[in-house]
Amino acid sequence: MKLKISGKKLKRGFFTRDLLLVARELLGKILVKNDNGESLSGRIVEVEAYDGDIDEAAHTFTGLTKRNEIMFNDGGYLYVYFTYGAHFCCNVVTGKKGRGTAILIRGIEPLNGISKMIKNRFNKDLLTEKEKYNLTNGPGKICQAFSISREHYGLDLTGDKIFLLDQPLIKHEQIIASTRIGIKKSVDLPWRFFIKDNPYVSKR
DNA sequence: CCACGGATTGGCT
DNA sequence: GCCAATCCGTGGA
Repeated sequence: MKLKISGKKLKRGFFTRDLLLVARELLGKILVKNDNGESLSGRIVEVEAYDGDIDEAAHTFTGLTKRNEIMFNDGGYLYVYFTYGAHFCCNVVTGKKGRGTAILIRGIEPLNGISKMIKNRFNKDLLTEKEKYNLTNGPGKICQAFSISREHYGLDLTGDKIFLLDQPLIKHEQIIASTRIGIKKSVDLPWRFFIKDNPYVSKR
C-alpha cells in the first residue's frame, strides 16, 4: 500500500543554521529518496550532531581532508562515509561554508517503499515481527535500506534525488537529549537527540 | 610504505 | 554481554 506523505521540500536556509538547532528540528522531518521511479521515505526519529571546532569525535576535528571536505561546505549536502569495513552512514551537512558540522541520521521510521527496504536489508519479502523495528533503527541499517552509498557522497539535498520534507516541529518535551553512541572521544557532549518512546530509535 | 582503528552490525556464549 | 568481520582513510616513518 502507498502511504500519503506531504510537506514542502526543505530549502538551503533550513540547513545553514546552527548545528544543534538543525539537529533538533530534523526530528520528525521526512527523508525521501527517489529510486528510479520508486520512492523510499521515512520519518527521522534519532540524530547525532558533530562539530569539528570543539568535538574530538567529529571527522572534521583535525581539519580538511578529501574524505570530510563536504562537511565544510554550506549546509544541505549529504556526507556519506564508510566504516568498519562494512557500513555506510549518512549525515546532513549544516551551517555556513567553512564550518565542519554535520548531523548523523541514526533512526528512521519507514513510510513509503517498505517492501523495497526489506529487500535491500534482508533480501527477502516478508519480515518477522522481531525484524520489523530492525529495519532502520541504526545508521548503517538506514543506508542499507535506502541503498545509500559512496555514490551519494556530496549530493545536494535541495535537489530531486534525495531531499527532506518539512513537517511540524516535535514538541520539546517529546525530545530526549543524551550522549552519543559508539565514540571514544568527547563522550560527554549531550548531542544525541531522539523522539521519546519511538521504536525506531537505535538500541544500546 | 605500512599499521592502526573506527559516528556498526549481527551472531554466538 | 562479548567479539569478529572487513575496508579504507589517516598519520607516522
